[in-house]
Amino acid sequence: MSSATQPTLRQHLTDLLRTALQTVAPEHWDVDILLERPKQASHGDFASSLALQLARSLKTNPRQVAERLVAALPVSDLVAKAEIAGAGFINFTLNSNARTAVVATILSAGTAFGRDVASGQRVQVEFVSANPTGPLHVGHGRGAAYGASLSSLLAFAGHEVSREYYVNDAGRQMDILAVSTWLRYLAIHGQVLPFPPNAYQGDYVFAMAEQINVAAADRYVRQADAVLGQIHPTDDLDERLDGFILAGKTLLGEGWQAIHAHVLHEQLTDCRADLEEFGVSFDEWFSERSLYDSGQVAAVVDQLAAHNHTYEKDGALWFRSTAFGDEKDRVVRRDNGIYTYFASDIAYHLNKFARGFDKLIDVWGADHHGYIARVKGALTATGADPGRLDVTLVQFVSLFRNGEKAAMSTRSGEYVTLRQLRHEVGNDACRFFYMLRKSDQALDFDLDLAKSQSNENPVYYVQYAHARICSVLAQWASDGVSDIAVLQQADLSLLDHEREVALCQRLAEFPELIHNAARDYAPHALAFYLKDLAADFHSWYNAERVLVDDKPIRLARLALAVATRQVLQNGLSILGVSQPESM
RNA sequence: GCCUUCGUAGCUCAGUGGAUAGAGCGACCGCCUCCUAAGCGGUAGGUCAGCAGUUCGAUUCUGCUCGAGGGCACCA
Repeated sequence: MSSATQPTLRQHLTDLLRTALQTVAPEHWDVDILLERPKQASHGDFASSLALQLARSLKTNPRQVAERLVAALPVSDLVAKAEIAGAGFINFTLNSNARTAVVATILSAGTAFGRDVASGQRVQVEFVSANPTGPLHVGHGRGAAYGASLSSLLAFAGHEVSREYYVNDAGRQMDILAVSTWLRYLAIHGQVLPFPPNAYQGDYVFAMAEQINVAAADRYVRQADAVLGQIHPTDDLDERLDGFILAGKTLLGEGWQAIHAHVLHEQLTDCRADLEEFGVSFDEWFSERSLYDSGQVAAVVDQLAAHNHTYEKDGALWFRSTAFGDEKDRVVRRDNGIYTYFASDIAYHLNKFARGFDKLIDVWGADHHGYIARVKGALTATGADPGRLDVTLVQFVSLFRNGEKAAMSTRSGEYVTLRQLRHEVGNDACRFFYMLRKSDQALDFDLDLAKSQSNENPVYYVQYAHARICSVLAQWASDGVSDIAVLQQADLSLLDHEREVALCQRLAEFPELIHNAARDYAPHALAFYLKDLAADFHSWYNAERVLVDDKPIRLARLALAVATRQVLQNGLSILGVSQPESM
């Protein structure tokens, strides 16, 4: 089943021009023939600048070239007229049946309308991947909304998509969370130690300390003096924090592993629930630690060393990333023998390729942009194809409350969580709001506006169009007719009003919109399209009554309404936004 | 200093190698005895930051200048 009506229509016109071109200028038979949708209705349904492109090499003025091309165009029952305008544009106006045919196509294709044919390509999208050291904040929410919408968009565009969350369960940050929790736990038992300012301060840390207290009573209690005795005095905050971590490992032994495992499990569980409520789910939660446990990290570093891509300096092992376009070499194994995050990330990406994905898409925070060169460099060095990795950067979200930028610090615990945001403005508004900005543009999220004036959020505008159509259909059904299938027989030639034509054109754009948005990793384009579609619908709805007495017209308009509803559903589904039947 | 994102209406932002650059909000004027007014119609509002280049054509591509944000760890 081909639901992609418009590409074939576009192809049809391209073929017509190609045929004409072979008559007029056969030596240019292979020139690219581009068709665009004119902004102005008076310029027809499609326009070509082919004559302008050819004019110079033909040494003829563009209008004359256009005249010859038009004269050589084969007859088509889809084209009403081909006119020459402006400097030499050829404007095609379609027959009304060619314009409205999309309605029938949508009704028969249903939820498949707009889908591309299967590409056979396996794509993996890795996103969010936040350290499980605290609640997700609104920045993570943007990555989640973007990654989820992009994944759905790619799937709709015919790719086989796998969604993955990379769990950083092996690093120092997790140790810091564990020690933060332990210190709060010790305080419950009266062993009060100075809480490091660079440890995790959030309330959830107290909550986890209490959980451990309930489960383990005083099993992990150590005397404050004993803890302090393990720590060498230093003014360096990071060194002191590492001292606390080492003290915990030394004094607790197995108990440290238990606390570490508990806080990890708690945070991951919370994170997963948060995302599920947000309509964001993953096929795979991939553990960083598993790369160490299976020896993959050591193996990849050995592989780099074996090919002379590394060298020792200052006790550390460096990857020669400058040989692959990076601006400086990078450490893969520190002087203390511990691998860097970079080392495990190389292993991670090789692991992804080994799983058979044709294309990897990493959705990263914009602060990781300097990281791209070294990862691609490492992939090149290990024989992988860096061209199969696309990194999409999502810019920061700045929260504004009372007109002032809200402080955002994970460590200090002073930030608005994704969960708070969702509860304040609703999941639908959140998902849609995040899509109203290109991913690579900074997003200012005005909390007061989102909360107090959520009625002005465009998501309601789009959903309202859907609800209105449902309402019309419900009233039509109350006349004793409820079989939407009967609309397949509607005489669509009756859809000849200006706003009906405009709405049909908008609907017809959907397949190529999907195709282009998927190609560009740009789900925001879909959000803007849906706004435009809703606007075209509301405009038509206000101008023309659907449930008129004239039965043929009534059926034709119902068919158009149902087709519109279908495209709204297909589009909103991709964005993870619900489609209410009433509002 | 280097890398990167950006500069479009009063504000927030889309968009494009093409013909008269769009939307929402804000302002102003209108529209419900009629399928949901969470809607619609209209008016006003622009040197697409600036300069040069490529092009038949540049707001779009290239370079430079000015201005804004972000990044440049043996953190993740």
